[in-house]
Amino acid sequence: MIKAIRGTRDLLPPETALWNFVEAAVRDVFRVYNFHEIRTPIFEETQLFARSVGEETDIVSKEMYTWEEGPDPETTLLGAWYDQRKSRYPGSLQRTTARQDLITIDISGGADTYLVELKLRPDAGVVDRLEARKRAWLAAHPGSKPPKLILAVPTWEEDRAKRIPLGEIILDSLSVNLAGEQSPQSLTLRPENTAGVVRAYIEHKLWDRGLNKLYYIGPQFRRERPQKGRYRQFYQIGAEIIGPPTAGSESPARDAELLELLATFLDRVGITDWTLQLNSIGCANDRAKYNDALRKALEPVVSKMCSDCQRRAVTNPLRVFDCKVPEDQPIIEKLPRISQFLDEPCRKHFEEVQGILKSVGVEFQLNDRLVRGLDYYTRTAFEFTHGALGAQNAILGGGRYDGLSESLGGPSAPGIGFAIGEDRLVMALKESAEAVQRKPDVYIAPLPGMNREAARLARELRHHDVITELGDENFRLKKSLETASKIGARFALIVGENEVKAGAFALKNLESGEQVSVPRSELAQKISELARKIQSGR
RNA sequence: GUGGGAGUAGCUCAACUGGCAGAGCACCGGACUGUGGCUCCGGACGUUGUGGGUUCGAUUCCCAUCUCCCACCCCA
Repeated sequence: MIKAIRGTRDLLPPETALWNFVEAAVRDVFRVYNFHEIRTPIFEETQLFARSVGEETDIVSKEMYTWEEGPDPETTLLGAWYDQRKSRYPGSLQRTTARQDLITIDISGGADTYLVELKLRPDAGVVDRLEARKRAWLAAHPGSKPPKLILAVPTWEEDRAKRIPLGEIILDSLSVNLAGEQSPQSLTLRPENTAGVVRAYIEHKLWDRGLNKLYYIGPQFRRERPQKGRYRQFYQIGAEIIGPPTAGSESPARDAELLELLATFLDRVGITDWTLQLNSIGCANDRAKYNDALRKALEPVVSKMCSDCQRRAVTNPLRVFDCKVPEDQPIIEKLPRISQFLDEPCRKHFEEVQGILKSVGVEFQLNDRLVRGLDYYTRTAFEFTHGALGAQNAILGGGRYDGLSESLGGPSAPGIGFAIGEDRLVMALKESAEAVQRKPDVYIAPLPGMNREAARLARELRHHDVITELGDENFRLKKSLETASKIGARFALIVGENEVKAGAFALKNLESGEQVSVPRSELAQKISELARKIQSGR
């Protein structure tokens, strides 16, 4: 049996209703904060993540889905064919256009030769490929006349391939990438979305619009061992505020606005016992100084710490603060803190963020042990945590990334963003709230010969926004009613000859058992009215 | 990547120290030919995750492998 691969899963009803609820709620919140949706590709050049997230991070060094886009095999084969032919029959091929790695071969008038040449060399594989295509085509189009088989060859300066039909050559010239190796491109499924958004910001010169407030909802990919609330394909809801400094993108007001938005959103979806952990990790300069100080402070004590910390002290001293080993805590407590290393602008920025948060009434906890794993973060760093999620108690996190755009070759574009782990959010909601999936308003039970009439009725009802489920004339009425109550329909509508003759249909309340006869013209209104009454009565 | 636990019917779980693979719920049919829920009767249901080994005989013991869960590493 073929199963969903490790770390991935199917989201099924009724749980999908909860996902939709979350997404609808967050879109609604984004709307009033004037954020707009951006959708970036699900895969990008590997370099994008290496440069933004950081080469040395675990994400990049061992958790990405990365593959190489090699040269087209047909191109390679044709290149080989060209070389062979050229050496065997000097002058038979002519270079008409040249770039470093591309040559256009003029084979006009030489079509037969081309084919003969191919047929003489089945080992080249080209003919095999053409024949295979021919067979596949014939299998898919039985009885049709033999097709013109087409070999697609990537060309330079043409967005699509030129075509060589087999057996009936109609092309004039063909470009072959003689190098055979348009340097294979390394691609990666996005492990997070900020890099993609910033790439798009640069690529489309979004600074021309001033301040950009963008949000996204979508899958991300990390190749880690699955765990509670951690999947290899996971979903994030995120947002970025990014723009030129002159547009105010660097202002602490933006940090506070984003955090306040998050508090609003969590309250809105019913997660009220959250805690906002707040810290400032300073600018690149501060961090460099702090890192040095930390290394120095660790040097004399590191030998007494756990093996993880010993490793961290070398690779990434900041992460020592994540240590959960009790024995290490007294040592960690005595380490210098980033707050002591913030320069004047950074400290002011951080104070102002806190000031605004207080004035809008968003509670937070300062946590100077909170550090972020990604290289691009600067200044404000935050996390919202929530109990009852096991070791993965952080439900969202984010921070400022003032230098990211430059490091990707863009203009100065300070920004701040967050990403919500949607899987975990939904998981947290599932524990408190039952997924609300709307039940059908009516189940139409057609008696023999009544499928057509029933279909007409269903169309009308649905047109009037009545959630309608349609049975089948081959079902016995008993079975229809059974099904109707099983799926939770409010009403059953019986469609039989008697009803059609009378022009009025039997409408049965499946809860009370009460049954009334409703004239056809009043059906839609009556059902939606009654259904609404039942719905609101709950 | 590391450590621990677990995989048996659609679901939740049984099956003693190795001896015919079971129950509840759900599903399907009937009692009841155009009236559901309740009741009663009947039915279908499995390569015991997969592959190998030990054994007369393996759900049970051994090895490998896959998947899930929990945690670590790490992280939005």
